[in-house]
Amino acid sequence: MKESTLCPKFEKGMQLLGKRWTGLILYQLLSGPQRFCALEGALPVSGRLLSERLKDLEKEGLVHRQVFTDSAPVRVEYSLTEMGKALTPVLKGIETWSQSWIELNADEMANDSEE
Amino acid sequence: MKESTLCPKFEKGMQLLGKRWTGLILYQLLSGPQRFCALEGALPVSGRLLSERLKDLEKEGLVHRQVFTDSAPVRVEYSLTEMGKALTPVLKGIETWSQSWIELNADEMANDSEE
DNA sequence: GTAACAAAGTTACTTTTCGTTAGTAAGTAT
DNA sequence: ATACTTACTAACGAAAAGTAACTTTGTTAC
Repeated sequence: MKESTLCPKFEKGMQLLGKRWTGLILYQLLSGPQRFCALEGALPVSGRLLSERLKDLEKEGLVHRQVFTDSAPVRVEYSLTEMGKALTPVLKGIETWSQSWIELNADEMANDSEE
Repeated sequence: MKESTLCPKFEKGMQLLGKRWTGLILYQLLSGPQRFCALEGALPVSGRLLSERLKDLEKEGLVHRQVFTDSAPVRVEYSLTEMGKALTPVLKGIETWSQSWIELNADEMANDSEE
């Protein structure tokens, strides 16, 4: 792999956000702490990958994982840390940009209304 | 693949930016139109992937490709379209966020100074 | 008490995408 | 004619993603 002239921090940040599902997971967590199954239900990502991404995000300090042993089945809640919350304007920015510029083609429209 | 409750436009936007190298390529193009080899030199991405990504970005309308047949060896310049330029605040936002929050570990520091 | 169910994963396996190395086509320089 | 440049493309092994089945701990249903 080659070397780049980019700032390594920016490069690492991009590498994080530029991983499949990361952005959507963080966006989903913007609305508040959520359980594993809630995230799994809200996003078209498999449990395997969701688990992997959440582990990464926790390690990088964007997401906090809290286990509740008291309640009935062990409940696990994921929430954004300060670092994660600091991404809010970026995620909202992407949302706005998408609304303004993205167009869906026939396939995508179809995909969205069925199956 | 499951269905999501997300806005399909946002989902598609995220899918675009959440592809490896896309963000860095767009960021690199913020500084003005650039040739294939310039991008290849500036980013740690291989020609194969760069070509693939640029083709995607062109198809999605973020990037414009212009060929100059007049000059010596065929020159190809890539530049941001309006749609691409509209991402400026997002990309800058990620840059700022990275500067503030990302920490590099020993490996990454080492990787950056040699090889 | 045991069969069935749920949450939060993990394992095993297949398909896609990546990364690396070579090679191509058109043109230039020597 | 040979070597060199730009902008790619092809081929192939390696890494990541997708899918389905399984595990663990506890719960409720009968």
